[in-house]
Amino acid sequence: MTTRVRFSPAPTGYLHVGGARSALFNWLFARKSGGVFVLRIEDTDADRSRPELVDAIHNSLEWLGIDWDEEYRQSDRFEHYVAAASEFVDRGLAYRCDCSQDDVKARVGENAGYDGHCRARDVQPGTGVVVRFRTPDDGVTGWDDLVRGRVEFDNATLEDFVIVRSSGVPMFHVANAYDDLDMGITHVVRGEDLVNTTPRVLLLREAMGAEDHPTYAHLPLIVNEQRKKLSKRRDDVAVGDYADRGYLPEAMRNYLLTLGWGPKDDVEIRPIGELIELFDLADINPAPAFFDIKKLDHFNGEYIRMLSVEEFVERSRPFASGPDGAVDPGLYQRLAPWVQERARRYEEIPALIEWVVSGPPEPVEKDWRKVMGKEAVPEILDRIIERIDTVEWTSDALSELILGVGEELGAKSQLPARMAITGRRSGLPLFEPMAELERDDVRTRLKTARGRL
RNA sequence: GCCCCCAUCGUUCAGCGGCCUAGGACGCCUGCCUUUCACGCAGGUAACACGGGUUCAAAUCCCGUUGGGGGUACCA
Repeated sequence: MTTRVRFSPAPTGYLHVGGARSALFNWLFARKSGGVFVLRIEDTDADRSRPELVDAIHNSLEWLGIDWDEEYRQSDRFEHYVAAASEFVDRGLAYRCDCSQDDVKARVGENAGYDGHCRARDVQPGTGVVVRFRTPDDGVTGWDDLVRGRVEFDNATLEDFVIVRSSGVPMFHVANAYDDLDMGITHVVRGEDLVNTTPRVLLLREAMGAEDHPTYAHLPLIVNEQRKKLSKRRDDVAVGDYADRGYLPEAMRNYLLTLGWGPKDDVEIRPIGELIELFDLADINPAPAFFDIKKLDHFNGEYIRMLSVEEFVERSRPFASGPDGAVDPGLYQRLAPWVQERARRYEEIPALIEWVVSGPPEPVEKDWRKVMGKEAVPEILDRIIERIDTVEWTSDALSELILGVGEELGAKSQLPARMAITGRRSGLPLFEPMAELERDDVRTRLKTARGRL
């Protein structure tokens, strides 16, 4: 039997790292097992769903290199869910209820669920009327979860939940159960925040006549530093934002995979093909995992350095701009090897190349004092300025000049020169990029620095 | 409150009864390389939450405690 899995985002926001991770694990499993990966947009809640976000989800998935074999939209399939729900009513598996939420609260209190008040009241269709599923009073509903083992709920703790809103629109459980059955989904891989809805879906599915159910695998949640579920509100987690900041999709994908799972041989950073090969849902760690941006940065740096210089130039070019716009392609190409070794994210590139492509940056005050306060500095700068007009304009000659001055004076001359010319005490190599600057420009920078001492 | 889940270095993954004086990675610290930084290289730091069992033997199995999280909607 070919495996069929699905990723079912609700288009109520941008794709975030938690969703991306779910999509990724599903995709990996499908690709590994030669199965089918279905993208199913769960947009039954018209009030909250925004159609334009579907495109954003597509884009983020594509960016991550996650492709899908089939796509559905639940809003196109309403009639099936409606039919399923009304059949439940006809068969006595569900019933109409006209209790308001306040009515229910008044009867059962703050902390209890619905009390089954309308089970036998034969409520007729009308405004404010919902349909509730009649849950069993005893017995248990459970499943063998691939990552958690046996999970069971006493049916007595399951209230008669709403399956059709008073607007007539079925709830997601119904759509979910119907579609998983109709689409022949064999494995459901999703976040742990959905475990509690699983017994409902199982019950619904059974009522629809299914004799079996998909294999479930509930992924551990990704949490923030407070150990809380990543949320779109508090946490900066939209996949698109990571793309904008210059993370590589392959790094993000690889990193996401090490959250809750890891290759047995401890080699974390490796080609996606190998990862697909090694991956197994049953090996997923059930404990929540912290999204560690520092480690992601490390992965990203590794992936950046893995690129050929040509690829790096090509892919990072959109980030390689100064205030004056795009950087000269030839110049960027020449600077690229040094940039590539230093950037952990593409967004760091402008700061790295600023002194070469858009004039002298304002010196960092603290670094300036530390470097330029040394006794030999005025003399170092004077001697460099003295010879700058006659030196051959090559990196070798410039290096010889500056280091030579240092030797004459028995002092370190590279750092003061760097500070004068780049405004920073660290960054790209000094001499090669310096040779890219105009002689007049360099002279001016040196004199400005000298005057500033 | 009720239901469900989780528990190994600061973080993350490994460990599925003996190979563990617990391993890899990130971070952090040291040194080497280098007249910057980074890269690279060599070291170091640091954990089985607690208490009971079971067993010849437990990080690994069971129970409890504690701690954390998720759910508890006419959202998904």
